[in-house]
Amino acid sequence: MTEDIRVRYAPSPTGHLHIGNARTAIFNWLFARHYNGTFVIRIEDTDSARNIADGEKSQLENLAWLGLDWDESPDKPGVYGPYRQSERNEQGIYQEFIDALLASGQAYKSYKTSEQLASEREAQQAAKQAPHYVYEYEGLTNEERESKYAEFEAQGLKPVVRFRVPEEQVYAWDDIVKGHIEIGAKEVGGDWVIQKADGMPTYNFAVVVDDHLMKISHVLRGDDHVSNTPKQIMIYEALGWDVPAFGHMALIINGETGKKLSKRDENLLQFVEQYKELGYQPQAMVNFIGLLGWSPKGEDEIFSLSEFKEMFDEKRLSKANAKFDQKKLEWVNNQWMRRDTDAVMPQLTQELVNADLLSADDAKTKKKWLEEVIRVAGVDGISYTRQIVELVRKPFFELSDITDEMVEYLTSEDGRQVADAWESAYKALPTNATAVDYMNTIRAIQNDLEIKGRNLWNPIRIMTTHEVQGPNLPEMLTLLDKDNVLKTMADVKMKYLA
RNA sequence: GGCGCUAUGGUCAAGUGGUUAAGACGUCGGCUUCUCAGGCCGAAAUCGAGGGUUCGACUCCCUCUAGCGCUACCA
Repeated sequence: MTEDIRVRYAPSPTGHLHIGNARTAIFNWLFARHYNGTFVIRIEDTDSARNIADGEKSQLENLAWLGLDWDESPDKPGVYGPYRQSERNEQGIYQEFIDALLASGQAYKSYKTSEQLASEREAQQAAKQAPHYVYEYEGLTNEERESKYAEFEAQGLKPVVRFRVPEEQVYAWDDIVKGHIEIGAKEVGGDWVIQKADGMPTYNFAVVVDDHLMKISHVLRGDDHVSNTPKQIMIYEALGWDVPAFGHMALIINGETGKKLSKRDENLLQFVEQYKELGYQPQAMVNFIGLLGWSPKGEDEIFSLSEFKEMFDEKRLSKANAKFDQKKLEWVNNQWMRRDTDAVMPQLTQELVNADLLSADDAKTKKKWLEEVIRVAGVDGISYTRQIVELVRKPFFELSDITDEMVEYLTSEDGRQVADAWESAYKALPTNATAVDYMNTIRAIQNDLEIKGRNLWNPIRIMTTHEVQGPNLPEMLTLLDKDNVLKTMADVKMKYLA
């Protein structure tokens, strides 16, 4: 790689951080950091109608949550600011180049109304032609065109500025991920708008101006931008600028529809924030996303951001779209939670407070006990922290109802014997009995009564926890309050074994 | 419709002319002498189709098919 690598992530603040955008951001970050380049964040807010309050803030917060950092951004201005397109527009940055293009005749003002445009398009479609902008000043001299402008202005029409596309050109580039791509200028659909009637530059124009001014060397973005690329290259050329390297990454698609993730799909959580709320770990999100559309050399699957950074190689970016596999994400997250359970523990206990299983105060005073409960219940079996609630709820905070199946276990001949033996053995044990003590006690009953397996364990489980399944019973017993257990046993006995 | 891109198991994917076609998720089966979870072991692919090139093709070429993307005064 050459010196001065500068890459950017350029979101528009139209919502929270989307999985697809997060991926673009992550790979740009990886590219920048791997090659000791600069990572800049630029906000593309030229569509005021679609901007949402706090969209920008939320995006940056989520990026930071994922563990990304950046060198230049609206909140961390470098020398190429400002970093919001709306502000850049106010400073006349785009206007300068629009004027230059207008002056050189490479762009012109167009006063067609949206109705005119629509009917042109309809006519073309009716004639089975590809929709294509029709240049309205064909054959006119500059002076004649200027006087047309004046006419339209007099009618109170607001112009847009369109770029005069050199129709015979073919635009080609060597894509970092897809290889050589060529697209003819006539495929872009004719002269396109570079400045909207409200004075804002359009995306395809603003990106070029900004990327050039910000000295962006590599543009890594989604596949969906391939067909924008010729438009952008023509602007670079018209302005006499060097064209950066482009890389178009395959898209993440919805497993059910097979289509590009759309914010409207409701069968899939697609905002980073939603995963965060469920208790997914940022490292896991990065890990999973980093493996979507990119593959490492070896056979390992669990990587931290900094490991990805070390290994990063743009040549291993995949060309084919990848389906978003929630199951795999869950597995990756489980791996991260197990890898450092201590770090996740505060989050796990907080989930129980959030679910009203206990008060925040109790969570504090019973911290040790709570952590043991969580460990015994088994972090191994959950995909994200929110799931700990249901794992721990019964029997630690609530008791299930006794089912018919349980009654059968209790009232069988074996059941009655085990119940009696267990009751007296349990009563005889000290309050601070260990899991080993409980285990030995149960084994002793097994030997005495010569009853084993479910017929032995289930009656004990049912009497003490109202369950026939669950985590290791001896360990659970050390965490249950003895008086409560005695009461539960007495109730069960009275109700079913009297 | 046009243009562009892509094509290895349900999913993510390794693989660059000769391999038993890695690995992971998921699924299914077995084991772990209470269950759940976890762990361990094991199973499952005519490499989109059809033609070539070659002693030999997942790998190279052609055609077809399918999927996706774009086709705005959205970004």
